[in-house]
Formats: sequence, structure tokens, C-alpha cells
Amino acid sequence: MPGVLLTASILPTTITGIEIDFNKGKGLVGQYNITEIARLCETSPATVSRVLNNPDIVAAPLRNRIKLKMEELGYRPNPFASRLSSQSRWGLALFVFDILNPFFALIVRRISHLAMEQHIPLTVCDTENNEEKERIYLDYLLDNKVGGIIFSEGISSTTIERARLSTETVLLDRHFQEGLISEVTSDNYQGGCQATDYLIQLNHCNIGFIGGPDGWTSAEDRYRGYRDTLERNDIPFRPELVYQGDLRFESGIGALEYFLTLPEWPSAIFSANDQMAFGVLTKANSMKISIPGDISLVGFDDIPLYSLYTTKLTAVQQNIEALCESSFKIMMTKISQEQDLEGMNREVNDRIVIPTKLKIGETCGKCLQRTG
Amino acid sequence: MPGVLLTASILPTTITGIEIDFNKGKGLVGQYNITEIARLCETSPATVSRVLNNPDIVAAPLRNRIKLKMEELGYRPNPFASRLSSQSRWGLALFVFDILNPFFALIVRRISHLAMEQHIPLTVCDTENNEEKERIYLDYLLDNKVGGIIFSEGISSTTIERARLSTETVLLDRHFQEGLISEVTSDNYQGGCQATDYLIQLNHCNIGFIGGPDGWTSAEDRYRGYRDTLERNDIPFRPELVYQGDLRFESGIGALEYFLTLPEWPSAIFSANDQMAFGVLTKANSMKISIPGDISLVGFDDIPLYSLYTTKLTAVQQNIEALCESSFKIMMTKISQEQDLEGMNREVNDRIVIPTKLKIGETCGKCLQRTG
DNA sequence: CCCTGTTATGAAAACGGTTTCAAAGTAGTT
DNA sequence: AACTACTTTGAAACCGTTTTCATAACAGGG
Repeated sequence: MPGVLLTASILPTTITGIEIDFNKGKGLVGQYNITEIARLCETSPATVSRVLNNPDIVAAPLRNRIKLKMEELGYRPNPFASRLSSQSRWGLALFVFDILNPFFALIVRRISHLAMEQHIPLTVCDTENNEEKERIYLDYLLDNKVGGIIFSEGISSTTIERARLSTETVLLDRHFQEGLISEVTSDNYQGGCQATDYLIQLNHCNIGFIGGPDGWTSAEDRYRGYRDTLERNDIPFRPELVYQGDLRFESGIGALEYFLTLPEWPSAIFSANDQMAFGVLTKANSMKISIPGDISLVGFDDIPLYSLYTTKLTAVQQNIEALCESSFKIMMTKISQEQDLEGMNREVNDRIVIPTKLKIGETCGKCLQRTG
Repeated sequence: MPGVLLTASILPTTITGIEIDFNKGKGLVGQYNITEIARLCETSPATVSRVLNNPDIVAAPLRNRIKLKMEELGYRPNPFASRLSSQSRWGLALFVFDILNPFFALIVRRISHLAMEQHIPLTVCDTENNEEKERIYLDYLLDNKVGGIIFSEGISSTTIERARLSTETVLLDRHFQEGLISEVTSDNYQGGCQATDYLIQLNHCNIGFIGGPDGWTSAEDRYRGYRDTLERNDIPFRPELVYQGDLRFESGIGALEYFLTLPEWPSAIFSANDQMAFGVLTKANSMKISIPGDISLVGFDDIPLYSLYTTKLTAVQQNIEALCESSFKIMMTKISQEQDLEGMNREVNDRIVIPTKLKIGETCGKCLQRTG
């Protein structure tokens, strides 16, 4: 489950690891096996197995007798034996880059909820932006024949490409090489436009942008929205108004500090996520810079948690529920298609875009003097 | 497994669940098995197995030949086969009650780091305060012969008791029935004393307390510290100054609202965790109540994240690193003891207490008029 | 009543490892 | 040379399922 996070031999290329053996010990569990059940029901293991996996094909009286006996003894099938012999893939995994970030924490919670509803184990892999960790997790998952992996932002292409070749994959709010993998994203470009448009309507033209790390396609799309909207409104793009953040709180602090070193402060800031916006807010607060009095601020994500804080952040709202549900649904479809079609239409990949919405809070105001 | 995440048959008492079979498909993986390797090295599977599990007992030349061949072919042992035949327990799990709470998120991150260092898979179980989820997770873990489980606060005794009987268990910052399970806790009682003492030194005697849910032993210990310290200082305990929260942000808001309905406001509030203290801070802010001007505030945990916010919270500091490291170490010891002693000294349980420290921030001030 | 087609079951062969046990080889002692 | 002790290896049994294949039982059609 969650998780799932997770291994039988989770190792690098070599094969080591501490294997623990306590046959003696508290092992009251798993007394019964399928043969025992069969014997007690005066039938064969094959039939018991059928009751487990395909009950309909065994005659009702026998089936009930077996079911009852299993219930009575609290029999639980051994998953190792089962998966060894059936060779089936099973279970899902979710890669996130930073579980401390509430945006990802919410995704984790939502996806693991969906998985649990279906009784599917989910392994959560918090990679902490570390390629080595990604590799260890992926090795583990592939060894354990995971059924599919959902990748969110911040995971290296190496990992994704490797996963793509051996199991089902779905992207959550990010792109990968054109069309290779099904993806569900927010309309980040549109969101970037919405935020920028709104600020321009408020008369701002000196708009700072706090971006994300290279290769974060969601942040890049937001950036494109920002630039295109400026252009559409004949506002010249000024590179010095762009600060590259890392999407964490601290980064917002750094961004504001940077913007304040400019000869002319931006009158508004658009941050590629809420965490950084919140950093700006906090820093501004402590420096007695008024938001929105001195500087207007727009975030991205609309994390519910943040709306509880002192000043309600104006932010582009992502529909996290919809993101999670769609990507989970696509994954389930892929997985069942496998069953039926045996990979015939493997190359048909979905691409779902979920609209964003600007949610007005209290961090934006009209720009009075128009400069630039 | 993380494991995150998580099941071969994760089911309730009945046996259902969607099992997916895609033998055809992208299965380029796992081409080689131990017999194949043996054949190619002109030796027997038994010997290859020995190289995997106990390299020293096979002669160097043969061993190297086999190792090389495995490397060359990218051979990966099948964990299902391996665990089926060895019957060994393997892997760890961590139960947390709310992964959105930064205190637990930090624990998750720390423990999973430690586990990964040792190449041990960790399954993180975010129970969301739901006994049904606990059961599903635990069933899954026991079916999969987990090596041990670490329980943090907020998990039901039913679950813990059931786990205790079938696998190794360690408690992290909580108690369970006296001495039955090894535990590592912060000195919550002492922390409660420290906070209360500090406020009393500042001349406060009207001190509100925001507690946790029933059965949360860590919060109860903090509460005892609060009460005993009042008593030691001859300050009468007043039940109306105690508010039972649920340890979440919103709960702090509710607490402050409640305290303000009292005929006489508390001049200081001690909150059983940072999240609720932060709720108080936020609510106070929006109501123009000054902290520490009107009310002093002490939290508990000292989440690093929160120290970045506008006002630095005064809080009792828990040594999360130490908590995690100790409990992980105890778990590792238990697990290896199993190997050696085959349960001889099963009943020896550790009990480690980690001191707390009061960290002075900016949310406390001297109480000027002394009432009560 | 015989033939055919279907349904219900069991025997036995996988699945890919680990482990026990015996045998063969090596070395050291007398 | 004979005996013992130890090291190395392989054959075969086993772990608990699933799955294939064959058979038995049964129903329906002529």
C-alpha cells in the first residue's frame, strides 16, 4: 500500500542487504495453506485455488463449503506463492519529489485513497530530488512486478524512460517526450495567462515572475503563459524580472530579496507555486512591505491549507482532485486493457487537460502609477 | 512499499480484489533465472543461490565467475520465489496518522531515509485516523511477512495489539500498555513542565492549555506536566482553561475562539503541538489580538518550517532526529536478535526517553497584572 | 442407447528460488 | 597409507500457489 513505500531486495547492481530469518518466533500467522484447506474439505488444491480466483466455475455446494472453511480458519493465501506462480503484475506506485510540500502531500493522500478503495496496494516513493533514490525505488518496483507507476513533477527522465519500458506509466501534471506516455495536467499555460492577465487588468506592467527549476514542465508552461500574455498586451518582457526558484518556501524569500535589489521594484509578483508565494508573503511581512499595498502577489496551486493563514493568497487554482482521479482512472484503464487486448493498442496515449481557475484572495491591488 | 503503499491481496475478510495479468506485454524484464545462470556457469542453482546469500562459502574462482555472469546479464533474483522458499520476514512499516502534519511528514522522511540506507523497504501507512484503513494495511503487511512495524501516535490499540502478536513492534513517541512494547519517546512530561514553568516565571497564572484527543499519550504527558507544574507553584488548576483539540491547525483556531468567550481571558496559552499553536497565532492575527502583547503562546514540537514564518513561535523542542534514529536502531536490534536468539529474550523491551528543550521565540511576554 | 458437448474436478507440472543432505575433494595427523 | 576433519559442490526436496490437461459426470439430441 501506500506503501507503498518497500522491497525484497532493494539493491543497487550488487545483491546484498540484510535478510532476516525468524522461523521460530512470533509466527502464529499463516498456519494454513491451500493444501491443508483442500484436505479438510476433501477436495484438491486446484479447486480451492479456483474458489479464490474464479469462484463461479466451481459448483455452489463445494464452493460454499470451501469458503466457509477458509473463513473459519482465517486462512490467508500466501502472496509470494501466488505471485510467483501467476507471474502477474500487481500494485501501483506513485513517485513524488518532496512529500513535505503540501501540494504533493495532497496528491499522495488522494491517490492512496483511490488505490485503497480498489484494494490495490500503493507504494509511495519520496525521492527527495535524488536520482540514486529514484533508481533504488524503481529497481525495487520492477523486481516486484509493479502494475503501474504514476509520476509527478520532479522525477528524472532517466527513471521515467526506464519505467516506461517495463511497466504501465502515467504522468501527473507534467509532460514527457511528446505523446510517449499518457498524461493528465492542469492547464498550466492557461493558468499562467490568467494570473498575468489579472495583474495587467489591475494596471500592473512591472510584473515579476518566480519560476521553477529547469525541466519542470508545469512551471515552464506557467512561464510561457506569463510571457505570452505580456506580449499580447504589448508589455515588454524584462528578463531581470524573472527569478528562478526551486518551488520551496525559502525560495520565495530569496526571490523577494532579489526583487528588492532591482532599481525599480516590480509592482506585482506572480509565483509559479503557492509555497514560494507564501515565502514572499512572510518575508514581506517581516520587512514591513505591504502586500498588496506595495506589491501585489499571485500564487499557483491554491493549497487549501494556505487559505487559512493570515492573508488570503490570490492564486490560480489547480483541481487536485480531478488531476488525481483522472490519472488514476487512466492507469486503471491501461491496466485492464493489458488484460484484454494483450498490448494491441499500447501506443494510444491519453492526454487530459484540466482547466484552472483564478481564485481572488487579498493579495492583489490596483497599480496606481504606471511605469516602464 | 514504500512501500507505500500496498498489497498482494489487501482485502478484508473476504478474498477479492482486481488481479491483473499481463504476461504478454512489456515484460522484457526478468529474463534470467537462477537455473539459467547456473547452466551458463556450468554449476548448480544451489551454488548460485549461495553466491547470492552467503558468498563466503563458495570458492573464490567459481564465485567470481558467477558474480560476473550475473552482472553481465543484469540478473535480478525474483523476490517472490526467494521469499516463498526462505520463509523469511523482511521489510519495515511505519504507521502515521496524518501525513499532512509536518511533524509526521518529518518522521516519515527521516525513517524512510534510514531504511533506505540499509536497503530495507519501508511501507508508509497513512491511516487518516481510520481504523478500517489500519486493518487493511495491517492485513497486507502481515500477509507479506513484514519484518517489523513502527507505530507513531494516533493508531488504535486494536491494531497495535494485533501487530505485536505477529511481528516486531516499536513505539515512536507514544506509550502502549506498560512495558509490552519497546518505546522511544520525548520527555513529554518534562516538556509540559518546561513550558508551564517558563510561563509562570513570566508572571502568568492564567494559563490556557490546548490538549490532544483522548488516548494520545504524548499529549496526555504534556498535560500532566502542565497540571503538576501549576500545582507545584500553588496556582489553582481551572478546568475551563483546558480545551481539547485534535492537534490540527483548525483546532487552534477553535481553541482561541473558545478562550475568548471566557469572562477572563487566559494571559497565556500552552498548546500541545505547533500546528494548533500556529492556528492560534493566525486567528489572533486576523482578530488583531496581539501575541505576545495580549496573550503569550507556547507550542510543542518546534517544527523547523514554522520557525520561518512571520512570528517565531516559542516552543518546546522535540528532537525528531533522535526519536527516529533511536526507534529505528531498536527495531534493527530486535530484528537481528530474532535471528540469533530465536525469541529467548523476547520480553526485554527498551524504553528510551529523549529530553526536550524549551526554545524561546517571540510569542511570549511578561504578564503585567496578576489575576486569579 | 449412443454420441456429443458441456461442466466440475483432480493430478501433476510449473513458478524461481532456498536448504538439506550426501558425496567428493583436500589437507593435516599419525 | 589410513584416518579424520573440513571445505566445496550438486541432487533433490520443498515453499504455496496457479494452470494445463485429462477425466469423469452429466445433459441433451437423435
